Amino acid sequence: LEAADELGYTPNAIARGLVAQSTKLIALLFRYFNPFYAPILREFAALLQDQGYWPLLLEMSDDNDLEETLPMAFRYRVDGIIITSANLTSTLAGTCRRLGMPVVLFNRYTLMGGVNAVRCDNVAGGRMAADAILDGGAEAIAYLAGDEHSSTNRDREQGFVERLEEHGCSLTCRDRGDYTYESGYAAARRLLAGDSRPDGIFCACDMMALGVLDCARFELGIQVPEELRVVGFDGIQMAGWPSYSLTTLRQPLEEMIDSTIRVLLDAVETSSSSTIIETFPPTLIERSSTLGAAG
Amino acid sequence: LEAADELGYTPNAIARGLVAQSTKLIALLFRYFNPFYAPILREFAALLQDQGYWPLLLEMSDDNDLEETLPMAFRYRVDGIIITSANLTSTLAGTCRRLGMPVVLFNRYTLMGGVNAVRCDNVAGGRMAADAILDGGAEAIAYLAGDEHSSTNRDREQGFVERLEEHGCSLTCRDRGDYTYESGYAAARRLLAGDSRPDGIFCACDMMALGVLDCARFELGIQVPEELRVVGFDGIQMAGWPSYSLTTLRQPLEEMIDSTIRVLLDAVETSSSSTIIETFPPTLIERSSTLGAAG
DNA sequence: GTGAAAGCGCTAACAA
DNA sequence: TTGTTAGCGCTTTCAC
Repeated sequence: LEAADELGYTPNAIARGLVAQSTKLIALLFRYFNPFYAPILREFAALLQDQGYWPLLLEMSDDNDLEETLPMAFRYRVDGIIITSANLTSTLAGTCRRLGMPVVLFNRYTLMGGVNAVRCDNVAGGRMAADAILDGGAEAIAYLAGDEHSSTNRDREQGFVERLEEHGCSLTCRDRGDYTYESGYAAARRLLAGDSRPDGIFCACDMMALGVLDCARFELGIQVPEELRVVGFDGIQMAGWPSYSLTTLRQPLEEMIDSTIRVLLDAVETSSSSTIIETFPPTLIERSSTLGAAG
Repeated sequence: LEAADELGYTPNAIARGLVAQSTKLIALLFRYFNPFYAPILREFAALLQDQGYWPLLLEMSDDNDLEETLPMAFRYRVDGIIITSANLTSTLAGTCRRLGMPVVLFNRYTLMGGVNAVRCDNVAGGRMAADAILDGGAEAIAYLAGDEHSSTNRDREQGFVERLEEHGCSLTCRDRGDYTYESGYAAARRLLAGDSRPDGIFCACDMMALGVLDCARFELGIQVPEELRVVGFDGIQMAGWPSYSLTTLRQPLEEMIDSTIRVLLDAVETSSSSTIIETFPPTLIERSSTLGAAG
């Protein structure tokens, strides 16, 4: 028998999945593959594989797409679903619940029952950003928003504005991008060209902040941090590169990813019914985009 | 019957796969998720989905891992395999062939029978890099290598050295990195600290070139391009950002990705037996890391 | 203990 | 056209 196996036999995971009612497949739904999400995707894939699960990658071009994309996960009878950068509708959440399909949202949350989430405390992060930007000496302060519908963006802005107000400040202006470098660059041009030019900008993510820095320095000739303080969010690797040296709020991604996998596989393996929302604190990393003294 | 369907029925793709002997699953094997590969992954996922196939993501931490990882693709009876940034052993290639499992290598190639490949003409790219770096006025020239075992790295170096020699030049020094920013930064420190300091460096990829630029400018105070010309390879988005403005060889990724999908799905759907290797030309994009005049 | 049989949810081939 | 049946490759159960 051993010899027979060696002449080219491989167990069929599909047939096994059919009878075992467990495919060991986890759907990984992604909408952005930028320098923030790329390492996250890698880590999810690596950890799932370590635990004997395999990621079925589902790409969404836009948000509504989820309504079309998620059903494919159902068809393949995945054991669970991880969703990043997209918002679940209540219909979809209901379907998951009815199917007993565990779901974890990563980097966003909803209070709909049955939808687990792992996120960072964006309100606290927004507050820390306000402190950093005010400490840097800014007085006319702008917020550069991301997706208006996401809890992530909403919470960052809320914490930021809240804390500004505690210091007797408020937002001078506000613009919006789509989390890309290009959109940050373009927004900086709009924000910094107006009459009431801000001298501090808090960006909803690091990628947009990099675009703001490049536009300010190379196109508009604005000195950072003397004339403009910039704070990002996420703590991507590039924020630490000397060309940018961006002050940012680092999300504890490793812990968040570990936690996501743990919550998901717990739900898969024990089919427990409680809904878990885990929140991790961000860390302020001050660099020379707000600090005159440092590097 | 319609009504019955609406009360929660979803076709089971697993059962269908079992009987149809076709799962509509494509294995996507990845080793790096850096800013070069992230958009590639996204594009593969999007195109496969458009054609009714779904990517099963297999992550490899190192090269040898393929021997463990690929068999999982066999277990799930994927319809085909796309491999990026890893080298197939002849054993593995033989197994694929025996199983009638179509494989396409992306961004590398092998002459082993049955293994399709889509790549860019790295020898030609290396030659163009030599021209650009010599035109920029460099005389003492270094190559910063990537993975020594990959055809990609080998061909780039070969074309580069070949063309240097046609101009009566040769490599002054040579170092190696692992395609990351950090490894480029560290290699620049070694290369530029020695007595025979190069005044031109061709890097096997853009990410390493960005590290070289940051080290040269911020740690060593070297003027680019006056004292040092830098050329990268790949044409990642960041190479065009004004903080770097890196001369590079752009790979025509869209065409390469389209072609990969076409070659793979052709093989899947027609089970043709010919082996295809498609080669695309890179384009030189000259920016201020070699050109004194430009922006 | 070892061996045969039933069935997971589909599709394809065949009968009616 | 519509309905029934066999079987994909496995696991689990039940009989031996």
